[in-house]
Amino acid sequence: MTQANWTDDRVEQLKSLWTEGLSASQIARTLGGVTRNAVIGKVHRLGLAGRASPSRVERPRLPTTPRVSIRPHVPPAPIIEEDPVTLDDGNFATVLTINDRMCRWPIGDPSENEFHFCGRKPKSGSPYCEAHARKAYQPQQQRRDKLAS
DNA sequence: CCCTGATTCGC
DNA sequence: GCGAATCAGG
Repeated sequence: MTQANWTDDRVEQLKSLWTEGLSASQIARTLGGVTRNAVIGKVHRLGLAGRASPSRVERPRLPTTPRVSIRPHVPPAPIIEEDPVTLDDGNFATVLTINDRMCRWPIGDPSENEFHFCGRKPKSGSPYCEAHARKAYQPQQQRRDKLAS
């Protein structure tokens, strides 16, 4: 039986959880029987509000950002080489087996029959997996030729 | 596309 | 008072 009434007990839980920093959806799941919209609505009605993601229209800017900060080290971009995954049938993802759930990063020479694809799980909205999406975004690695200082 | 809170408004 | 729908942002 799902009780969706805001009993005093549930309201107390709501206040507690909200103050502890849980998100509305988290609280909704915890309490059960209510949606996150219900939680948010109740929170506002209770007078609690504002905490968590600042989706406020107003952006309280700091007067002057002291940009004199000392940065320890800029972590170098990790080079990640991803090997193609082997499918369940023991083969690689080929042009025949490639589908929307596979990274389309080409591996090998397209003119050869060994040509296949990475086949990993692609990032949403991307034809490539996360690693290859990065590589695609930065076409080639930086060369250490003569670098204009 | 996933998430977040904010607001509106019919109930 | 309630919360789904919608909005606005990350």
